[in-house]
Amino acid sequence: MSEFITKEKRTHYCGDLRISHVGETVTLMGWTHRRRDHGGVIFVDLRDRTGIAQVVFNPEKSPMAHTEAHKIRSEYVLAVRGTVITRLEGMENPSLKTGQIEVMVDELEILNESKTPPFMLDEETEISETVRLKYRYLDLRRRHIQRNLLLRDKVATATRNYLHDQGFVEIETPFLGKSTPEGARDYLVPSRVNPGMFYALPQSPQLFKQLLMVSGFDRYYQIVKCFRDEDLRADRQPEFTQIDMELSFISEDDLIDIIEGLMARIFKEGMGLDLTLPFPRLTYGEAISRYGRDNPDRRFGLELKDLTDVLSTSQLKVFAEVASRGGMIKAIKLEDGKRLSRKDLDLLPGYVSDFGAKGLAWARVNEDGWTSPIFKFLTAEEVARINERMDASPGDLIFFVADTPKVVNDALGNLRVHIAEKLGLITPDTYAFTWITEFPMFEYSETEKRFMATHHPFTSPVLEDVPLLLSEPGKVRAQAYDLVLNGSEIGGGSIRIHKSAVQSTVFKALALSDEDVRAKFGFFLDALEYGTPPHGGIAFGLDRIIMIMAGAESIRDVIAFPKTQKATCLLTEAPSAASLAQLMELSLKVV
RNA sequence: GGGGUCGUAGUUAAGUCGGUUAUAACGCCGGCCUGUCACGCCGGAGGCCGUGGGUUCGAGUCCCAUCGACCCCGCCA
Repeated sequence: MSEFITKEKRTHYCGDLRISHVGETVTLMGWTHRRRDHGGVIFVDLRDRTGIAQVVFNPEKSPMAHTEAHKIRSEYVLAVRGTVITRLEGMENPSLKTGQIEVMVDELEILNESKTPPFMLDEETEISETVRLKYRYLDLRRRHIQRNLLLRDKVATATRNYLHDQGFVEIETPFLGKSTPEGARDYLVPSRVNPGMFYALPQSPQLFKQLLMVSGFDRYYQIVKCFRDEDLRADRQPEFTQIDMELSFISEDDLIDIIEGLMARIFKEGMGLDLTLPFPRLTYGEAISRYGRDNPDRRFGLELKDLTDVLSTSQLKVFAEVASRGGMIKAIKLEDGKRLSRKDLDLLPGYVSDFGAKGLAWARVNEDGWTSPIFKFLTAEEVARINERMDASPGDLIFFVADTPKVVNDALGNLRVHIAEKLGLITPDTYAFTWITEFPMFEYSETEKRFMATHHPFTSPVLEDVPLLLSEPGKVRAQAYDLVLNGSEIGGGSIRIHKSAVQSTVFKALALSDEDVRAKFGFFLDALEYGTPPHGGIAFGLDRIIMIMAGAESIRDVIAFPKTQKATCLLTEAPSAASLAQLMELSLKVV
């Protein structure tokens, strides 16, 4: 064991030293960020998770330490004792928090050596993600990613403190559970003691938290891992963390109040930011109509306008035909369209085709008409009405998509974000929260040929819509709400069904057979019959919240040990093959 | 399942129309240097051009396959 550590303790973190410490004897421990050997004096930038302090080895002040310091290389682990001194005049480093001072070392111990790291642990060079993930423990030494994880800790702590203040009880729910239908693909875990049987890892603790309401815990929360075996994206990992909660005897508005308080607390303690409350609300219908998506980015305009009524009788066949087949024509307007280069403009049809749009019409508005491939097919009156509805001025650029409502909204909803990003229309460091309410209870699935729950099958319908459950399920609104931040869904929840009769009706609307329902959640229906209080809840994607707060481009930058797009871990090389003995024990066959 | 971008020293990149010895910067190693802070100066080492096959007199470069990383569509109640 190191003599130094048994003899004396670390007294300060590197990044905490300030001019007020001058004159004090301090003991620091950390990693060698950089070494600058001037032949005589040697400088070392000593780094720990709080930052960097310059420590100085002077041959005249401490020959022993100076000699030892010659051995120091990148990432060596050091313990130093010395005196905090003011830097010589003109030698301050304003880019360091500790740049006013330095530590004149009188004793050094090299606690450990290090191989030369495979990449520089500075901020200057971008390292490929393959290399970063393989040496994740080194990547995690780098400042920006360490900052992200420290922010994550602050947010998690703020969440726990706030929720405890609000009377919430933290309760753990099982990871080894039962496969749930109507959702994402489950990760399965074979049961050794029950050959041929499988647990499923939870996609969310949904049923357990509702059972906790039945049990009377009243306010539950958990910061908990959830698992979904689906393909990954920049903002999606197969295991992710939710801030999960459930409350009894509350209305939708009560819950929204509590969550707005939570967000305010998170942003205050995480970033020192004061949010403006309450957050604006949009119904699902408004969101789709104005932004084309249920997760609108409201940091900029470019809203969608419906032109179906204007163009349904147009001479332009594509538009008229789409309208006659029940489709729609919508448009967005970009002020001062010249900001978009010819080349960027040419790429846009390809972009919207990703979302199924067969074309993208455009029009440049002039003093007297349009410059546009479709201009000659339109009457003066149609052009005038479009200009008016789009509130268009000369120089503006209008984009039109005509197709089924889904394609039109997808294409334009994504195009508006694409253009805004391209042109830098989004003010950085702004946080636009919006509640989306009144989601439809069901969506018709073409692949399954039946209605599916939009949120999940335990969501309560809006009470006045209950009579429509079986007759017109497509018209039923749910008491469900999402919280959207800067175009990302960061959380979603609902008031739940607490009456077993309503729950049975919803299962009927979903065309689930009694046997199916019984087998899958008979236990839950039973529980509903033992005095279930009215309740509701919500769950937040912690990773996504941190991602937005940190300005990270990928969810992987806010998770300590993330998976690649193929759901592998480059560090541990998981997943890996199991031995024959393991498989046999689990009664699994080798393919 | 589909579309796209990428893969060259430890790292980040360049590499022209297919041409002879594959460049640079940083890092690394050695030497010099007492005030630097991405220290500086001098010298040096370091390559399965992702892998396999093909075309060619000749392939880092062209073609095919394959592996891997990333972005997107589908998917993700």
